[in-house]
Amino acid sequence: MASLAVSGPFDFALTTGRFRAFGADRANAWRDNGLYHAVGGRVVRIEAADGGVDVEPLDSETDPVVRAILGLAFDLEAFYEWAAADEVLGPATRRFRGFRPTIAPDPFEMLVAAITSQQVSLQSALAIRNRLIERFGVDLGDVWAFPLRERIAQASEDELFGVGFSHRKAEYTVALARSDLDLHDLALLPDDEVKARLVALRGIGEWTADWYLARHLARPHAWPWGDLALRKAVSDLYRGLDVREARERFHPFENLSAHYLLLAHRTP
DNA sequence: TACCAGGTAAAAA
DNA sequence: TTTTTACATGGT
Repeated sequence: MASLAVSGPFDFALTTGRFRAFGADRANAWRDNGLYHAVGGRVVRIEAADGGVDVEPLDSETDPVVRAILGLAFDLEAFYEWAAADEVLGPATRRFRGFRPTIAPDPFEMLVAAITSQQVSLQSALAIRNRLIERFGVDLGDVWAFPLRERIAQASEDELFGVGFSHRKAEYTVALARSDLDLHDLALLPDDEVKARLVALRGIGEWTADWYLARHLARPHAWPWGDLALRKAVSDLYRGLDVREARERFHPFENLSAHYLLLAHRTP
């Protein structure tokens, strides 16, 4: 067990709360006050510790994954200073101090998870995704490894339909796995270019591309305005404000603002 | 039973 | 160009 120090505001329980609020899938298990995730065929456990987290095992392969999951790339101090005077974000950033948006460490897993979440409830998406993981992933004991892109590329659309995908989503997902798009190269491109390349794929619209920027690439200006939950959060918290018109209000912290608004809206 | 839920593409208007 | 429709599942 090794310690990973975290500088800046950090609240482990708040940050990992999404895995309890929405339910964790088989590839992101929450158990015994710790989070389990597969990294390169090994299981990593993350738990709270003084001044940061304890991680087992912690090495050059797991370190960047853990940092992503915990959202350590976000500059919360700058965000809090900017948000302090806002009627909604001011109180929210004080109430949820230390909350960091969790970043999905793997681009293929992020996109497939997003496709499963399109249009249906998160609960339905979770059930379908779990059957996908158990059908094509690898059971590592404490957690499952999410199916590799190569494995899904070999799967048939009928097999995905069999675990609950619609025919269209099955087609999208297999085609994505088989496409020649290098997802790791996307990280080098500016926001607009990433969106353009993703939206060019069938089954990936603006909503999915925006969440990819926000929850995988941790881009500060990502603003998933098409998101139903975000639309309701903005409208309810700002008395009818339209989510698209709200964008400039949250510049230059659109991504962190979206996450804090969603958290504030779903937390009584 | 019918409808909605952290969308998307294609058809129709 | 804008609006409508089909889509699979799980919860209410």
